[in-house]
Amino acid sequence: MYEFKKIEEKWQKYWEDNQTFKVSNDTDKKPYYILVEFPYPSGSGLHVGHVRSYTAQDALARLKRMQGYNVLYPMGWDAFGAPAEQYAIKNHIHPKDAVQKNIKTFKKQMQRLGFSFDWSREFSTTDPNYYKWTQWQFLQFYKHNMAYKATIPVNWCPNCKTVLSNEDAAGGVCERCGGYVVQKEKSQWMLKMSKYAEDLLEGLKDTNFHEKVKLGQINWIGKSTGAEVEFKIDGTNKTFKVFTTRCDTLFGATYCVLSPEHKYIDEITTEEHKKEVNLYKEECSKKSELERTELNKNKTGVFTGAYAINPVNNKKIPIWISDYVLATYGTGAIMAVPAHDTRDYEFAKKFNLEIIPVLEGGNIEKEAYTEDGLHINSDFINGLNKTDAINKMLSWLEEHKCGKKQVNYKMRDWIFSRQRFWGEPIPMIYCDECGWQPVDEADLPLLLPDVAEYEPTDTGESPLAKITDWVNTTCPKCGKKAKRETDTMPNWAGSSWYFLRFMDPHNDKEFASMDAMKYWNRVDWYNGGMEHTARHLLYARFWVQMLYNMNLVPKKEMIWTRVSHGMVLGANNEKMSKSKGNVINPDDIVDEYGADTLRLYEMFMGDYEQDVPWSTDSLKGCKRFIDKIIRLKEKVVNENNYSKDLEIIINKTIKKVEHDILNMSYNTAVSSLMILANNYDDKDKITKKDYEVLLTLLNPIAPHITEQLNEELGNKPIVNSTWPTYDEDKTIDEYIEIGIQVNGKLRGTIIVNKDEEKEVLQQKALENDNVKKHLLDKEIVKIITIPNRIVNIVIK
RNA sequence: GCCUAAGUGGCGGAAUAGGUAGACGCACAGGACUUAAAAUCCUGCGAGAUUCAACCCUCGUGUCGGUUCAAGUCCGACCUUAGGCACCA
Repeated sequence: MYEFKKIEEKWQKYWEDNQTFKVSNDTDKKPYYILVEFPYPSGSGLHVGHVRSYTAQDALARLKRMQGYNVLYPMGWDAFGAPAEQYAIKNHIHPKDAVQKNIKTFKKQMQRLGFSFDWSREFSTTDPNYYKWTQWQFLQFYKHNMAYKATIPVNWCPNCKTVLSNEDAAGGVCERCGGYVVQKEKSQWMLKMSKYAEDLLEGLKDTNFHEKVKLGQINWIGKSTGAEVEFKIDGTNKTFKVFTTRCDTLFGATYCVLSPEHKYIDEITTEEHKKEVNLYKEECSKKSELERTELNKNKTGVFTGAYAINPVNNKKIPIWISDYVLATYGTGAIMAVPAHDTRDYEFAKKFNLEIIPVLEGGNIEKEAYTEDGLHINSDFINGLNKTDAINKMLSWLEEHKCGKKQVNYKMRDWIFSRQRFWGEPIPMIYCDECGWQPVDEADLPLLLPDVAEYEPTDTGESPLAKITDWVNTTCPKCGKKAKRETDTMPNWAGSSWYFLRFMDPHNDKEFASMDAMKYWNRVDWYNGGMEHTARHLLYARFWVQMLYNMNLVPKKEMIWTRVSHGMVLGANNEKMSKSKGNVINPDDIVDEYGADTLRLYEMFMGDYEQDVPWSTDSLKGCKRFIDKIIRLKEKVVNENNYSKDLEIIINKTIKKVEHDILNMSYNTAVSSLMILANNYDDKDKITKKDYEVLLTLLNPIAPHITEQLNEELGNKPIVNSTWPTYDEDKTIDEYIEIGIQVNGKLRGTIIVNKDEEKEVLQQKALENDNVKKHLLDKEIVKIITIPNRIVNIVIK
């Protein structure tokens, strides 16, 4: 009788007692670093979605180990952040304690699933020994001029009482609570991410990310090449710049628009327009980003009374203000070409502004309009195509010193301050005399105070501001009284470099030694959710590139392959959630069916990269398969060679399982093992070696039961053995069934020797009774014969 | 609107390089074993026409075209769904 509970516990204990998965940095073995995104240890425990990706990478890790690699497969906790803080506030406990409890649950759940993590390297981002180095790295960024404080309008969530990054407030909605975000002026720590835009783009060449992942990064960076054009303001000696990707349409620019926040507005607005302009500016400042974008079909704006001079034809064109021009992109000002830009067109129509087409085919209104016509109404670029016109215009602008080629990026600097308690304190001190001063590195970690009060304030200050004992300190430079920065770092900080720490997690001299990082080289295989492939990956790459430029890491790109998994949905095909009542708890499944069954099912359930609904029926099918594996043991006879008639299928299966696990086709790896087991089942007896190879191939996915059965054969543990090899010549059947088509339609099949001569194939095809029927009274035009594949007879 | 991914039986999904569509599993139906149940084993299982039955035949991978001896796979146009971005000049 096989009691999976006892068996699974036994082997989990064996791995723990023997420290089977503990890896050393000090070995000649080739390194292989497999990383899964470390989870946020929420109160609801491990999700079956976690089980899917952890099992997949576990299978890869176990396979690679058997192939002789020194495999680093670590696990840790990304435990700072709002949910833990809010949970703690609600339940009147310290977030530290809540986190500790959740980590314990998560870890236990993971261990029950038999993941081969090296637990000796475990850490949490909330450990002072870890965040000491997050703070230390921030100080390096500060010292290298990559961190600065700026007063900027920020996204403020009145509900969560915190600043949100542009990313966290996408669409004007708070990512955490879903409420509307408003704009608020605040002094914030920033990281100069925009400076790295080009490097982050370039660096993608040194990665093996999936194309779609690279695209996500490229879109986020948002590079666009165009020109900066300088416009004189009529009657003054002032100028302002606009950014455009279509400087070739300059002859069609009939007005300019400044964003409501543009610094020149007050100076250029004429007396009679002042009132109107000020009113409009005020209106805009009250609008949240959401309102501004929501109303994007209905353009608003006011005239300043001022005029700009179009440099190419010296025409006076009016300067307007409108919030459809964003202050944060380009120069915060545009030239408007209403004939060829939808937004400018809408605006011009509404306010009766001039529209001059400068491209053949009329203006944007016309149905057959294309934006790539030849130039008209454009003096020296008439008749040119887009590319030529842009180039000619660029040299004209440079010659006349009123413009130049310019590259712009959507990506902005990273707002690095959060007004929360539960994050890494930013290690900076403000002194009235010396300004901002970094905390002495020797004083790190700068610990979070152990207090009971950490609720957010209404003023927008961090809860830390209320803890005067902590805030009041002395200036590291002059020694006078000073105050600590009370903002903390965003959740993204700790996860931007955790993969480096896993390479050398107990180092108390450095965040990780150069030797350790050189040995492991990089993350070979990084698995995570699609939702993190844009931002987290970008932040992590930025962080690493900054460290690289300070000679603190050996490579500019420390992550090689990035893959992502699909979600496990509820049985009703919807996202699992408590409110929908479709949540599956992995613990319940492990209790009832065992960890091996759950692991096997999650690998078999579907395409790894696609979302898949949960099905308890299918899970039961996987249990049956494991029972079949156990039953097969009764057929084993003590022989140390493959059964002659199983040799081909065994070689085939070794090849396929290996290939599939290395290529994320876990579902077909499982199905090929099922086919092998069915082949065994058809026989009265199988050899010990037949059985061993099946157990070994299944071991990465179902490690407990396979170890148990293998032990009962009297063998040493699979985990210490080597991955079976296959003989390529023996992966092809001796006899092959091939199809015979007549005019592309299947009319029969024949069984032939592998690599049979074309002539023989044709002859046999023509002898087939059903084929003959179709050939009756017909003329054969030609016969296409592809050995080992198909014969197609073309008739008239 | 833009970008990305995906549309194949009742369901999850297979199908190197264009070469027998539906592997493997689930569900379902019939049967064997059993006093019975569970477990297990055997058979069938895309749709349709025809037949005592089988073979055979027709249609079939979101839609419409195209390329090819041959298309789930390649090309063109479109439709639907999911996810992401969105006044980015």
